[in-house]
Amino acid sequence: MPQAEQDRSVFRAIADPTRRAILDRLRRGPAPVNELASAFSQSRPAISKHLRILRELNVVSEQRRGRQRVYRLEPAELKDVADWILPYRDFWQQSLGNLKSYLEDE
Amino acid sequence: MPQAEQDRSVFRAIADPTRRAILDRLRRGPAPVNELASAFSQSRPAISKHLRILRELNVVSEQRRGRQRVYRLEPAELKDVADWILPYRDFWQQSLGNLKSYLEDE
DNA sequence: ATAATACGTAACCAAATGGATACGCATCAT
DNA sequence: ATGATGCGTATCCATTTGGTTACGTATTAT
Repeated sequence: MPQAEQDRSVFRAIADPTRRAILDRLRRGPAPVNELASAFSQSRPAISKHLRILRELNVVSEQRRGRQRVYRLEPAELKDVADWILPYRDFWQQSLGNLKSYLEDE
Repeated sequence: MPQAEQDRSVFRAIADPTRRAILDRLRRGPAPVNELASAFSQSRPAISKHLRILRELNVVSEQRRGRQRVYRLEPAELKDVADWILPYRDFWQQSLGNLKSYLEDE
């Protein structure tokens, strides 16, 4: 689409597998950029760009410690995703229920 | 990135707001393409392309009824998203808990 | 003071994304 | 049989995305 999409939602942020992996890592505790970058076969600037996106959406926060920048998970914004996905849960549980009763009717 | 990303995950599928809106609509029941398309200020082919993406990821299914194609929500694949997001829930609940005890210590 | 370290940013680029229009093909109404 | 309806696909295009290398800046080590 040639239009200005400007979709800066957290859904876009977690669409990228590298960014999800970064978040998964930060769930185990804060980490400086070098440690995050060393886990991927990408250049460090690439990771910096991913971190910027996560930062601007307040999914992570940055704390400067000396020449390091320690990133920390700020999961509050991820709540939007959970709020969106959870209503669908009823559906697949219902589908499982249907399958169960179908099998029991055999 | 010039590489072949080939990231055909459901996370990409729900990154687009139009596709999320389509899924939200289908949660209220199956619908033919025209009804889905009329809800957006996009051309019908654009909606067809969104539906194709959702179809190929098995997030929706298609049933032909005469000249209509009725789309139905198949939420099983969305479980991956729920499984990914739910562990983060503990974090923001914990953050809320910390805030609560902080306030209570005042 | 100088070099090394830890990062961010700028500029650039190929591929992917998401839109539009034009067209084709069944299916239904007349 | 003929036209209208419902939908997918092909082609094209601007924008976005996500990578790279080169460079700049602040902090620490020597």
